[in-house]
Amino acid sequence: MDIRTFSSLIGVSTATVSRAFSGRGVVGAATKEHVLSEARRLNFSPNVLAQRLSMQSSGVLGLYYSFGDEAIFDYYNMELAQEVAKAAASSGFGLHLELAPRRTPVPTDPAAQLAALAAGKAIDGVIVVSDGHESARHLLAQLKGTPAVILTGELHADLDCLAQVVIDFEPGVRAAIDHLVACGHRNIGFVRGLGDSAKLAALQKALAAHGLKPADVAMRTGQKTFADGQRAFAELRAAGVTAALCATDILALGAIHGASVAGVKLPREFSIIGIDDLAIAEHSVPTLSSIGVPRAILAREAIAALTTALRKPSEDETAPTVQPASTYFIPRESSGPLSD
Amino acid sequence: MDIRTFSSLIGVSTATVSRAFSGRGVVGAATKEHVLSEARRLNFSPNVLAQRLSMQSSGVLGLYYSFGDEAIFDYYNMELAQEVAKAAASSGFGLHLELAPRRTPVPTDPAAQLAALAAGKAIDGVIVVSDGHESARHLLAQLKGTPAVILTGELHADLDCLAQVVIDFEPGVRAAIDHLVACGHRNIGFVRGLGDSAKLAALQKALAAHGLKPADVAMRTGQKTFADGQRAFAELRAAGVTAALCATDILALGAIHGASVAGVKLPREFSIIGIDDLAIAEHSVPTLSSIGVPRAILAREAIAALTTALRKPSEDETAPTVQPASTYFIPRESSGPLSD
DNA sequence: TTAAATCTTGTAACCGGTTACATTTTTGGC
DNA sequence: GCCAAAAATGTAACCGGTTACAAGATTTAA
Repeated sequence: MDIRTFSSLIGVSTATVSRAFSGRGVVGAATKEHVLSEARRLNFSPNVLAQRLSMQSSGVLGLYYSFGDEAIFDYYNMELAQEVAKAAASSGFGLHLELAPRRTPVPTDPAAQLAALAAGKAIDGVIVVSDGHESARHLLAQLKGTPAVILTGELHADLDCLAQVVIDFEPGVRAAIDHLVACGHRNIGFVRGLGDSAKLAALQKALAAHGLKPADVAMRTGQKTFADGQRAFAELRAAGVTAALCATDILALGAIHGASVAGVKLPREFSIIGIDDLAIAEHSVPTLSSIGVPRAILAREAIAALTTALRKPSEDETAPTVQPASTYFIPRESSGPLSD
Repeated sequence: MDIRTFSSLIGVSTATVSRAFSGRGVVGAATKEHVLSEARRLNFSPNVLAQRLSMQSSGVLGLYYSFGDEAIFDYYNMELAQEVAKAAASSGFGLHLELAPRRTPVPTDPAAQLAALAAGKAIDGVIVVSDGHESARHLLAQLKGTPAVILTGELHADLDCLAQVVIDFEPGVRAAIDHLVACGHRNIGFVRGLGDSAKLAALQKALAAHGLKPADVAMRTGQKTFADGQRAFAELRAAGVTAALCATDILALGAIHGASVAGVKLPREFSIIGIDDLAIAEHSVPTLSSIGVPRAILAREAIAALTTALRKPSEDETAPTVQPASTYFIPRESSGPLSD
């Protein structure tokens, strides 16, 4: 049933019905109640598609993963996506995931697809999860005026967006290194993928505070797979390292696996610490010490920046804000003092 | 720029522009080329919101998780959601996740929220992932005429939907049990949550083929947490069981953890097999034997059923189809022969 | 009691596409 | 060269809301 039919059935104007439903504008209290109860009785509900056209707003935000090699939708990003979806929902927005290329009518990559939706006003804003790779810049260029917020571990320089919500690895890394050093470790390695320069920088700073340098064993691959972690463990171990910080929990779980295969006992002979604090970190054998990332906070701040801008599209030329979010260390079984 | 402005700028009618963009209807090849190149030059792109209103279709499908206690968005469901998103994208549909309750303007639960979107035509169809719980029925009742497909491990009786894509656990469970029996296990336990009756039935059938019965140790909780798995291991072990099938990989990982804590060697002293084949199954220590669920196939069939119905809304009263999807067994390190 | 101020409600012009149908242009057969 | 059939394009009525502004109803103040 359309609003004109409905409004004439119950003897009011379309404007009144619209006002009663939206809460915008003024309606008499009695009239409002009447409209809503009749709507329930006659089973009328406003057509969202028409509302969106009329209001020039879709109520939907896009979520996009910008990574070096390809869009990686791993556990970390899944958990993050979940938080973003929750935060969006509690601000009244839906979320549109752009993961895979579409093949209709012609194949288009996710970035182009998202840009098309933005150009067509199908999404009001975009949240870009980035690992610092330049592809985020390409997406933003295609996005033109659509408001965008970056959610990243690596600060992008001169990026044309509303805000960058940046994960600050220093507090967590600092605490982790303090812990390792307190446990007697002096030869600490780092397992990284390509592009984890913020994590590396945080590590170097934390080590320097103790007068140490990281063992120079870093993964060369851009991937951060389980197998890479396993391989890295072997290399670090061979190099005489006794504790490793891994750029992700998946790498760390791989390293744990490597230790298990090599018969190395954790943490008595070796300590492993991950970054991300995935749900599985507390479920591995041994449980994984990890640096936690406040995903819910990141998500809320990103959504807040976006929705604020959407509500008042004024102040076009404000400089993009940078919001750091602190990480924290969670000691579990995979790290501790040596005792051989 | 709107289509009227654009069409008059380039000297054709709005109908022609619309036809050139949509591919529907007929346009001269030269005209089409002209329209598209001018659109590029003048930076015109059709307003998706207007298209949706006009075509009475949002191009968006809803994804909803219906579970006993609450909407559980665990790794299994995340991996499934990912496949559904990909399948939807390759059919040209976007995906709307309804996970969390909204608080604007009044708090509404996900089912009601989804029903509201459906009533307002904001979503064309719904995919319901269910564990067999009745809440799926409640959602469908609210959904009225909106096409829905159920994706479940447990067949629902008399459910008013287009199709039920049902996971057939028998092949995978059968293979897993054959494997365990071949390895010499005779006392096989099952770790379940509430509602896993299809899995239990498959297990009983598979055991019966070998003249065995399952050890009567099943979890009583509805949760399927890691801790439950750990607890279940202790109980099964105490009961003299030597191999356990777990209703989910998370339970199985918990059981592995329990074994590790108890100093029980896998698989020499005990075998553990999960169900789901999560990405982490091959990353645990030891790696987890598991029964794989063909998520990509499930997702594609669900989307296919939905899009087919959306294309031809005829044949309203066809009986809901049931599409079974076979599971398969993946042996890894956590299961094998006893050797004590 | 009446004019002014305030509150409610209604009218109608948007939002920006799609598409049935009418009209014009091409094509082709004789 | 002429006419019918086919192809291309244009016209205008939709889709179903929102909201500025006008108009009517009610309350307040004098």
